[in-house]
Amino acid sequence: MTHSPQKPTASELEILRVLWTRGPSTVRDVHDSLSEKKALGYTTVLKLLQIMTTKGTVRRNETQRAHVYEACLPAAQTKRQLAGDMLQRVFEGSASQLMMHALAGRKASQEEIEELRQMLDEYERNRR
Amino acid sequence: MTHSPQKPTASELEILRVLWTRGPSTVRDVHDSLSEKKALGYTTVLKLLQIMTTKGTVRRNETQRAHVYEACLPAAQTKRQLAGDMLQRVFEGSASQLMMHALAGRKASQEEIEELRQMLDEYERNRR
DNA sequence: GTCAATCTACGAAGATTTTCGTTGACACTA
DNA sequence: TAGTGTCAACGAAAATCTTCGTAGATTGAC
Repeated sequence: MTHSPQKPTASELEILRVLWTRGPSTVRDVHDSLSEKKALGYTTVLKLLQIMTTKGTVRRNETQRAHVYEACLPAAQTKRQLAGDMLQRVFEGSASQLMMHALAGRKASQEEIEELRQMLDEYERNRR
Repeated sequence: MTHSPQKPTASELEILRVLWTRGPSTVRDVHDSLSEKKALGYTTVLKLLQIMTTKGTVRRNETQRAHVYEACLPAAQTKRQLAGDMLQRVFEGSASQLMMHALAGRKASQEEIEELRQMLDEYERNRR
């Protein structure tokens, strides 16, 4: 049995988010994206991507001088893993508990609540 | 402004969960609880609790020889922080996205879905 | 009072994460 | 072709996390 993919660290997640939104990117691309939010050395991003490559989190195309990286797993799968992990570790598997605490101390809009209801309807419909 | 409490690590969370369910406990208590699930040295738990004390995550009563530890924050507050953190870091603040991925690849019972709906109703009622 | 059990404190090793400087290769340009 | 800029590779430092052994104090039993 092939072991399940390991949970990305905080920094790795930031990089994955860039790759998910931008698609295949060079180190330069990722670095520029992340730099908009906070200072970060170029080689820091490079090193992270190299480590993620050895971990199998990302893969890269080396045909160009500037290697092009992309996430191995689709965003949805990793997000599901992260949400599921927290569900178990913090909320003992109770989705309503997770939901309740996620919404607490936060002003969810009417639209968002309606969206959540539709999401539940949809889930229920596809469940059977 | 007093800085917000920092996020507990994975191990710290396991200990917090014991304290939340058992209430104020000695190192021995916590160690016995955790040992049911996995092997772990007594001094490992002791050290963790000492570190958490310096971090301000827990406080302890030293009047007895076996110090009695308890969480500084109520479970709900820490859980809210963890859920909110993930909401931002992974789902860009979208609760419905979080919900969707938490439920994906998982057979939520009819009861759980109903519970979620009630939770939304309640949230909406208290929101105004 | 002595012995065994139990407790805290301390230090430290090992693993992991995060960060970046340096080096040498490569490529574009004047 | 000499110079300038960009790239990957590598090593390594610093921070954090996880684990536990050892030492010394305290307590209870005999």
